[in-house]
Amino acid sequence: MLKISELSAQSGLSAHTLRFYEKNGLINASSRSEAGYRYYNEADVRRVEFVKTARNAGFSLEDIAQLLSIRVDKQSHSCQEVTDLTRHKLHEVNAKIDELQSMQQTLQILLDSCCGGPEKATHCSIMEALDEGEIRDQARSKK
Amino acid sequence: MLKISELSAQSGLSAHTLRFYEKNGLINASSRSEAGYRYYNEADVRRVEFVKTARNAGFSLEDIAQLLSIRVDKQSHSCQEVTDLTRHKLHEVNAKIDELQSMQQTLQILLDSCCGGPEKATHCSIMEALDEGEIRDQARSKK
DNA sequence: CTTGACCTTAGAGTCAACTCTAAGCTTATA
DNA sequence: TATAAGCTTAGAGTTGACTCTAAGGTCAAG
Repeated sequence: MLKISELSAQSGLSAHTLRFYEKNGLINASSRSEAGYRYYNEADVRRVEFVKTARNAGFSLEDIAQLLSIRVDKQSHSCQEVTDLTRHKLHEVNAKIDELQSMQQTLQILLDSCCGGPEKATHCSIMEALDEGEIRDQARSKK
Repeated sequence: MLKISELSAQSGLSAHTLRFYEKNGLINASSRSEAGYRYYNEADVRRVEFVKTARNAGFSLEDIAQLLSIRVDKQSHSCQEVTDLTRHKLHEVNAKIDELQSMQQTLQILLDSCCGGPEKATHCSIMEALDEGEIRDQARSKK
């Protein structure tokens, strides 16, 4: 059984974050000491690791809450539910990548166009490009 | 001279956003009616367009404030200042892309591994992969 | 002269995922 | 036994870029 600081050290998540995850229903300490100290058993630790792994994969805490509810009762859920979540997340990630790549290109073009030297910015081609607005619009995502 | 709703229609930014940008020192209506209504002249409009273009390129409002201060007095600034800002932004964008591409790969692998069918999730390979934590860690950026 | 569309302001709310604070117990060590 | 480290809670603060609300003033059309 681990105390919160021990789980924190082991998981790399701060004690604050672990409590925050608990408040949001993601994890739980399956027992408490008399004084109310959280004690995490092996199953708790595995659940925390699951959350960590899902976070790394890009899932939001809300997504993870869903994944966890599937995890605790796999009988009642289908693979499709899981792939739907995953596919949806993948679409989001792809959209964000597109947006950022568009910015990347723009920024690279701007950089390539400018001397970058100690010259006065009076005729800086980056400033001119921004002034002209000749940069194609890109969809910035709402969220 | 445009009223705020007219500039809003023309620029695609909401009146709320225009006022918000003003509050943050990015833009200004160069004159006001007796009643206090904002009136934007051509230079104001160009400045708003500059902000829009820079936003599209990926610059934050804080970055844009800097770019604008360069814009109003190009004599006192060098191309290097501009490229420094741009290069820094490009690095940020590149880092974010790397992070997202890593997620993309992970999600794609997860998706490919699962049947996605109506089968019970008892042996869902996505759930198993998340449980095993066999997914390589990726640096999630702080900001 | 009234209705409705538009404008003003200060300030609060939203989102996500933390991150931190304060005030007060508990526990381990010297 | 005293001190320090660690734990508890509720709740506030952070970040960035909006987004909205309330309460009220203004203006053009019918």
